[in-house]
Amino acid sequence: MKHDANGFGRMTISAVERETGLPKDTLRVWERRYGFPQPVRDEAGERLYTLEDVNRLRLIRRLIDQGWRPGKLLAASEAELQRIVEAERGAGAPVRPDGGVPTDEVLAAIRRHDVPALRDLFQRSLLERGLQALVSDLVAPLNVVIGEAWIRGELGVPEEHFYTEQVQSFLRGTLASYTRPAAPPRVLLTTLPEEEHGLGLLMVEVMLASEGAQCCSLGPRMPLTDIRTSALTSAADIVALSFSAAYPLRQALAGVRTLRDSLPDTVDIWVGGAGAHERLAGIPGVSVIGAIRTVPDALAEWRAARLPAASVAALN
Amino acid sequence: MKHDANGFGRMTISAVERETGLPKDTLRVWERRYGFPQPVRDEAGERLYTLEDVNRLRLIRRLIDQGWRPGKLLAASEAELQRIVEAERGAGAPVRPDGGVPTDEVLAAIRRHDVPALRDLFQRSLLERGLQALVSDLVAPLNVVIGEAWIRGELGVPEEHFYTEQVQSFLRGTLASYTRPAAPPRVLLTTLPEEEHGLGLLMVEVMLASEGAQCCSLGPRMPLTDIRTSALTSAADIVALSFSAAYPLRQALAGVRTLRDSLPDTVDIWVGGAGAHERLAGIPGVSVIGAIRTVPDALAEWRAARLPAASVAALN
DNA sequence: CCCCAATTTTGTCCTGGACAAAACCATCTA
DNA sequence: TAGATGGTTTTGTCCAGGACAAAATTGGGG
Repeated sequence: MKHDANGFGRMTISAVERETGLPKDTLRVWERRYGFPQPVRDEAGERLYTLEDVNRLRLIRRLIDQGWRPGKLLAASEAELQRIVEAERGAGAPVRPDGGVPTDEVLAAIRRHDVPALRDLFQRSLLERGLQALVSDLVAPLNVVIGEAWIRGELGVPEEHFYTEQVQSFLRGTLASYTRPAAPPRVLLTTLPEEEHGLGLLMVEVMLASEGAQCCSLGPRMPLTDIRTSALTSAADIVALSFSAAYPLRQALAGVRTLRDSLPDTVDIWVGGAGAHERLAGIPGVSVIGAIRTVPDALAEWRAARLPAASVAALN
Repeated sequence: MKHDANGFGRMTISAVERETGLPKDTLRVWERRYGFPQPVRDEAGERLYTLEDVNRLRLIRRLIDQGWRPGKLLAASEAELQRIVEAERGAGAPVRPDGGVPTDEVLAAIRRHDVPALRDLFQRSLLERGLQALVSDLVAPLNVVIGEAWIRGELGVPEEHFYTEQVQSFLRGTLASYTRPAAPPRVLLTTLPEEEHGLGLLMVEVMLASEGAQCCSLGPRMPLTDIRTSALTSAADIVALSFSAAYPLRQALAGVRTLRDSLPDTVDIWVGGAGAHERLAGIPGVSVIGAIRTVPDALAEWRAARLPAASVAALN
């Protein structure tokens, strides 16, 4: 029941765990092995980290998620870390927001928390290209750009939250005013317990709902047992799971296998997101959605295979 | 880099931490002190908890949040725990959803994951009574009812998620289609880092936006330093924070005080939610919003005090 | 070039002691 | 009767440092 240094100066190990997502045990073992971070101690011998420590740890965590080895990063000097960041900048995925999206302007709007500017951008894109293109050609690439800007230190945590919040609001709002008569399949959307990013889920929901599928989202962080019972009670045809890049492949495989075994064969499992590795497709009855843009194709395929031809025709 | 027993049978201590929100250290010290939970060990001597352990831990956590002492609960037998649950049932807050809301039907709809039924309920309430009443007279009491049903074991985790998800979708959707020309004040909405419930935030946002205020929500879990910089860059007039009942008063006081000290006097701080204790009002420049229904009053008061009389009149 | 085994790296778990903050309780005062 | 005060118990978090299994990398063969 220690103090929790909610304040600005020095932070306890719990606070750092919250801020960075790095478990206490990991922070301690890094200090033991690599000498970083090296917090001072209070009168009681407890670690007190600085704000700089936290910022550097956040950066390191991002880079680890990108595939860098912890040993390298933790031994690196400030300058070496900068060099890695530069390298990362170039190596970024070749995907960019398509023509007409002034990336710099978007970043500037996010930086000054400009709600109307972002809403306008989305609204315009919606009118010009439609909902599905908004998601696959604007939001998806923007996510990548923003992740990269974060690594370069051009955006902070609150800016990222702000962006996420705005996108979610807009998509949910649009979804709400866009009810088509519901048709099969019934899709249950969620993520496994250690995956807390719900934006991908919402993007998929938008793509599916646009095609008239019946979506039921449980939000992120759902225990496996509960996914199973929910899928059964809601008579779902498909369970859709989202994985961010940081999700350990091993764990994804284990989780999806277990879930697969516990659901009847009539229920399909779809996995998507940056962390949805090809190998997941190796499990029978599991489909990997490579790019968000392909969701409608996957849906059409499901309908062709599972529905009588007549009702498929009626949907178009 | 241990396995994580994502599966159904036995769970590692990490998995239990995720599922229950109880830190590993606490789980171990409870075992040492009270003899519960008492997990078996695997070949490597590591704890393996059963599903029953987890369910009981979840219940205990809820009861602790309600004010019960851990020692009592952990020493209690299954029967005693049941008796406590019964007692809790009666002691529940006297607030109930107002006339016309068939609580049992709502619970049933949630239990069978019935999206259309819930949407209908909200839609009807919206048309009959308006957005603000929907939030304060339907959603707010429903939250209480559902929390109680959870304690009694009548609802599970996924049902609660499902409900939250539906409410958020509906509110966000309505909000999106309800843009009035923006007027002062500018309000920044968020929660402190250890508070992850964002529904209250959204409810406040709805109340404020209905009155034409300019809201900028950062979502939950925002570090204090970031709240400060965000408030300054977005030129906020008010920072609104939400606290759930489980939030330790001590920590709320410390956090709000620190924030207060770091913001200029021209920025008001509003705190609300079940965890917003009266004592927070003792801090100068901090207002406690007792019930969600009083948000419009607080807003009117702010406008009367801070805006020229003419522009206040123009808003009505 | 791909696949398998040896090796290194890395994160998580363990024990048991310590202690400060919070909650509780009994007492005293206005 | 209500509220402040101080002592006691309860409770959550921290620490050290050893251990080890899973993941990633490397180094051969086929």
